[in-house]
Amino acid sequence: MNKRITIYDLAKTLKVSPGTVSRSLNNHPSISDKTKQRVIAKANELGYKINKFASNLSSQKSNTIGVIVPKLNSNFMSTILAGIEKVVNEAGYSLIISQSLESMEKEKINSMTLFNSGVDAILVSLAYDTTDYEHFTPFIKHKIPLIFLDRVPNLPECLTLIIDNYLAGFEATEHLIEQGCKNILYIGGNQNRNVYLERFKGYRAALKKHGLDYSFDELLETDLDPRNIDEVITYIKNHPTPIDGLFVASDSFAAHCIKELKKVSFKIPEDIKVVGFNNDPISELISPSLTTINYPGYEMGVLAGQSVINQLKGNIDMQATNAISLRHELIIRESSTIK
Amino acid sequence: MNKRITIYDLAKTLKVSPGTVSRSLNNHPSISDKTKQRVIAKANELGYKINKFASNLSSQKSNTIGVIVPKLNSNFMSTILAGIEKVVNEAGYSLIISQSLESMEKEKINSMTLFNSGVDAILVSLAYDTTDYEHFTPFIKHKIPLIFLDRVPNLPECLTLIIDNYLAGFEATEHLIEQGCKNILYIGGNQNRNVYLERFKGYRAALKKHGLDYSFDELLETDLDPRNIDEVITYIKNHPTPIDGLFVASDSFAAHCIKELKKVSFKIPEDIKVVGFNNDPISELISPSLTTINYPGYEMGVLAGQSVINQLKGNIDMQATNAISLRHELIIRESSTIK
DNA sequence: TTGTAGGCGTTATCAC
DNA sequence: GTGATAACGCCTACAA
Repeated sequence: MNKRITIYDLAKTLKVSPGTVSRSLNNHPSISDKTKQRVIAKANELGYKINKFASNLSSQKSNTIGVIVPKLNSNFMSTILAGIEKVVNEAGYSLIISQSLESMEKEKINSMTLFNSGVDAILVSLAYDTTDYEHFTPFIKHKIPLIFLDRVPNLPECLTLIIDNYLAGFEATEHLIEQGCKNILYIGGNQNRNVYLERFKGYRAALKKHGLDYSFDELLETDLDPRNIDEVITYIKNHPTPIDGLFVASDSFAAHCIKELKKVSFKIPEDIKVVGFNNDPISELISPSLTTINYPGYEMGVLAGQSVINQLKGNIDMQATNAISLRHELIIRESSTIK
Repeated sequence: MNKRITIYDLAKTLKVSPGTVSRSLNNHPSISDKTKQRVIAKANELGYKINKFASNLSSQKSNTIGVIVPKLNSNFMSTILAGIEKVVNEAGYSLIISQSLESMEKEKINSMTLFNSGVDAILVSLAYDTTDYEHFTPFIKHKIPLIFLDRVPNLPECLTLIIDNYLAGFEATEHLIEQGCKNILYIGGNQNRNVYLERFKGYRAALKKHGLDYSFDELLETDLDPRNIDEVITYIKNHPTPIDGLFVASDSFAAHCIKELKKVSFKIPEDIKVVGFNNDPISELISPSLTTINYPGYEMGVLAGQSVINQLKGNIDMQATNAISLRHELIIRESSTIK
């Protein structure tokens, strides 16, 4: 095909120096408007396209932001991604997205890859089993903005975006108590992850506040994989004190619970009241519709996008802020209330 | 902090030439094993990291694959993406993902951006309203592999991955007919998109085969946005001949239909039988559970990934193949059957 | 088997 | 306001 037009080609045909062409295209102030017009016109005419490879090398920037999420095929994560993409794209950045598949090993590899690709910043939501954070130090050392979302570590150097999982857990549980539940079971994921631990703590605090007996039996830690739903149902059926309330840290898993519980003749909400988490689209479509905590994923994505952009443009000194907490909201539906 | 180690630094400390270092690191055959070992050892010791910017410029490759999807926050799309990501990542490529937000204009901008970023290949699922395909010609001209998924255009030059939407539509409809439906309504999206048009054609063919009356009234074209569900319900309620079967081109929209129809006292499946499309997780969680067409999104992603990799490595001459069709499957559940 | 040197296309620092 | 010229770090003929 016709060879790619470079700055040199433009310079030659315009009888100016390559430097002038470069500056014109970048709208540098020291170039006269006349020359700029000439250059830009000719560039369009000949179909000039910047060579990012060269420009990246020269500027040591890629206009690219890396993202590592546990899984792409999760409603919550893809909603966050949609928010991020919208914002950073408008600011002229591209997104390199990778998934850790809930494995710390892959998370390590991914962060190395992204670091080596020269991303200008990186956004991370931790894998299920990530326990050390050494793989993020290169970014910190090189002052590459590093922002954590939702599943975050305890690192003082970097910004984290979360909701108040503790409070959300508290509110969800208190709601169940107010609906008359006495034996509430919390079903959550790996307690190493802030999101599940905090929700549990909130749950516990609510029980305590209302003077309900608390024993560790009321915590059921699972991987929240629907394929393992049977164990959960068995656990509930065989529980010594009949369970009458369920706080499940994921809507999708809660939906499966409800479905299976109905199969074994539990009435929801009469026998067991259920509260989920995330306000997944599923929550309003199942029967009974699911009471849940609305988690503003899209807004979190947008905020994450804005935060990186601000850091990259040096607009605001985000160092001041360490953690931003978004507002959540209890949405009461049929699964926890009797008309 | 400590400056980045380059090939020159290694060369200096090892007292060899930069060229030798470069070749050692790339495992070039002309270098002795001894030297290679030495170089690699020292590289690890000093923490050498390749500078992608320089290497990209030199090789004119980015090891990067671009993706444009209509929306990130869709279960189907994120499932496809998960499959793509897994495969291409294992092959050493990164994914630059962008969303067109169902707008041709943004799709154009995105493809320009990706082209300019120098992606080695591009995967596309078309926006809702894309009608011309000029924005993809740069890729074709420069022989950059271009693969379409799911929502594809009619371009002979490039590979497309689809399922047989016609046949799927036929089977879905025939199933409804076999269940005794006489007045089946098809609810789908923009007929400009192959997926909706083909499903419709299949639907029509099934009606014809079984000698059912067909009138254009039975096609309801909508944007499949749940916010506009009311119009659809009104349409169904006021239909001159009572509708007893619904073939909806999206599970999510079908789920909303069922929910709203139940609200206005339709019994599903007794009054109206429903078949959806995609086998979205939602389909088995709602009541009644939704009969649907299983659409192997993850497999499609994997296949797409493998196809690009093959084209990039020149393994197989994919030019021979123009369209690959994956196997779909009718999953019969409660929404279309009476026990 | 290894070294040398030019090129990849852009940007930035000096001069003028 | 514009022109030289030197990085940027890697790759790869070609030479030795």
